[in-house]
Amino acid sequence: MASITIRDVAKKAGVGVGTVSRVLNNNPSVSPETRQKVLETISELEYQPNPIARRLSLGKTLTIAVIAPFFTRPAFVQRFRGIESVLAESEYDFVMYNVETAARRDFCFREVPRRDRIDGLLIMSLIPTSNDAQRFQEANIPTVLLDAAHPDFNRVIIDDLHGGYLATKHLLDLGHRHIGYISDILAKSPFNYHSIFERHQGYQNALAEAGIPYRPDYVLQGEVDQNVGRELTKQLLADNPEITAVFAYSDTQAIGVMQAAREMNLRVPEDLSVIGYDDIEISEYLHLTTIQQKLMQSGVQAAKLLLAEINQPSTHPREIISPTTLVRRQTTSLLKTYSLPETN
Amino acid sequence: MASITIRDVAKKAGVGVGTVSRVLNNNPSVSPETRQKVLETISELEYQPNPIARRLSLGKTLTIAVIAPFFTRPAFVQRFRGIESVLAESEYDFVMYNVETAARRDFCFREVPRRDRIDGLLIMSLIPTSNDAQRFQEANIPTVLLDAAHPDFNRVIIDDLHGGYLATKHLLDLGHRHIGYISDILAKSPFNYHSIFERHQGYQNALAEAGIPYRPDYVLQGEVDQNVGRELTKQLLADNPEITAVFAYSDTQAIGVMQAAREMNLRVPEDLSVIGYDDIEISEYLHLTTIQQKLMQSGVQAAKLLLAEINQPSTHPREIISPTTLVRRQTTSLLKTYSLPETN
DNA sequence: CTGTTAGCGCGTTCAC
DNA sequence: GTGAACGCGCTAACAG
Repeated sequence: MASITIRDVAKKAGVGVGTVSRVLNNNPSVSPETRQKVLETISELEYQPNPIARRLSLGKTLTIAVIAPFFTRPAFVQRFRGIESVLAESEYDFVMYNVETAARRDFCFREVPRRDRIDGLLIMSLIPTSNDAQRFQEANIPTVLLDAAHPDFNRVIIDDLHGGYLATKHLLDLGHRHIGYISDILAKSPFNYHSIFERHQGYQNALAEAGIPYRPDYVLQGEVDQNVGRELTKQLLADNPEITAVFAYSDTQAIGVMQAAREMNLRVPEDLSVIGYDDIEISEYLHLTTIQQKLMQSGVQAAKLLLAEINQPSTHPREIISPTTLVRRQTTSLLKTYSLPETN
Repeated sequence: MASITIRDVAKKAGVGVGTVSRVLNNNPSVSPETRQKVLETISELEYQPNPIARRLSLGKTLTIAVIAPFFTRPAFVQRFRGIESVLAESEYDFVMYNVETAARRDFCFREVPRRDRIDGLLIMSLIPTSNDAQRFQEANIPTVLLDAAHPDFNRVIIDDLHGGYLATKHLLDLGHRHIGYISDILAKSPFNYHSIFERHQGYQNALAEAGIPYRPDYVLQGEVDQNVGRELTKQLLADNPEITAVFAYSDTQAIGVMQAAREMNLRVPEDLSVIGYDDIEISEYLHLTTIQQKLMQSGVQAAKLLLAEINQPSTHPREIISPTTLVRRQTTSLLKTYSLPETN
């Protein structure tokens, strides 16, 4: 019943364990004949090296940790899929740590980054505090951030500044001047998504460029949730009936916006233009105009970057920017009282 | 820079490594004073035992593998969340193997179930072939199936037979007699989801109970995908215009059904009743009548069952049945030409 | 080229 | 109650 070990192979092949190990690790200094014999014995015995013993001996864990709020938003799942596809091809196992609370986040940031646990760390959509950052540095573990910016770390960031700008600009181009923004929670979020601030800033930039003053009362914040989005929208439109267009931080919230519109007897897009963010699967069915990001691709990029860092740590943190683009569908339209500029 | 080991602790505390180990593992035969002193040194040095060395010494991997088609359907993600929540509390790491192709499935079923890799195996929505089953048995690894039935294994199965029945019965109760079924692919699927056959059987059972002949031409099969669902529905309704209600294998496909209805100028539910399956998040927004299953809960149950099996293997495979219920919303209604029985 | 041996860090005997 | 020594299975360094 006991598993078969390298020693069994050595004995049966009539060689030393060192030789078997060399064959296993493609060490060139083995004669073709011996190599052949060892290989045969290995397949006869169906021997496979014990991964744990291998790790202990190598002083490597062959393990990568992914810390992420996977399930809180559909978009995250797609990124994760990209990560998985790359790591599955590598020699690394990966263990995932799902973060849904601040306590869990702190726990993960404290306990996971240890050299005797992992060889590499991938953090998605969570920004390390300066304390965290320092500890990570000390642990000296190759780390990559995905959808989270921090100057000290390798990172793949989404061009949310541009995305927020694009969304707002699209509405402005359609003639809208009173544009609400349903945001994720901007301040003191225990998670501090990078994207929350960037999209908001992009919104502000587009307004500024158009010479329209930023109105804080046009910006309401709440969780990424349909029902929350719906209630916020009702409040936003009740307080500011002049609003003709709403930009939502996520498609999920945009669905809530449309829900509110329906319940307030506002037609979309005739009475209210709605634009979301992410381009999740359902958005196409709902004909939702939105900002698309390359979700899976960014996961792939982050995982590849991490593997590269493990093999050859770079001295200076690298940054990859993943693009965002406008996907125009049917929930945004020209402001009724607005004529397009002559040029068009 | 080198990590601190049990030996460092022993030296600093002026004891032997054996004693430190005993303290670590709550072995009672340590005097309170020595224990106290060791504990202090441990926290002074911020010592934490090396997990890999521990595994090698214990002969346990402290690792659980989850093999699943995670990302192919939204419902799977919720189950996975349940699994994660339980395993995160345990001492086990878990590594996930995402299966999106038959080749990947075979690879995982062949390579993953080895005692020197994992202590437990959780397989979601994939049915082992008899070859697989035999190999698993030989590997002698505690295994739990979730959403997949096999007499030889512990399992948490969804009551899909009842769910399929419930959905069809609901339509029958509303007076519908020509009920189409948009199924996942029934035959020769490389994945052989348990649920595919059960829901289909439930559909047949309800029809039989109502004395309505099963019509194979009312059953179309395709991937769980909105667009596929849409095209199948168009074909189904074009070929069989007498159909007044459609049961879809999944909410995702049900959305495709509604899409088709819209494009064919059929009102839902006035002209066509639609019922889905799963009750994913979006379904509430779409007012989709559907069959709900306790997705997250079933993941929790499966993970707990696996942990129990690891601690105390049962001689006979255990089966847990997770219930399904009808969630009535607004996409199903009374057949126009139909009057309810007097009693109601 | 190849066999032997010393660790990797921990748990667990086995004497004391 | 406690320390020393052995072994988990493998890699790598060292002789030969």
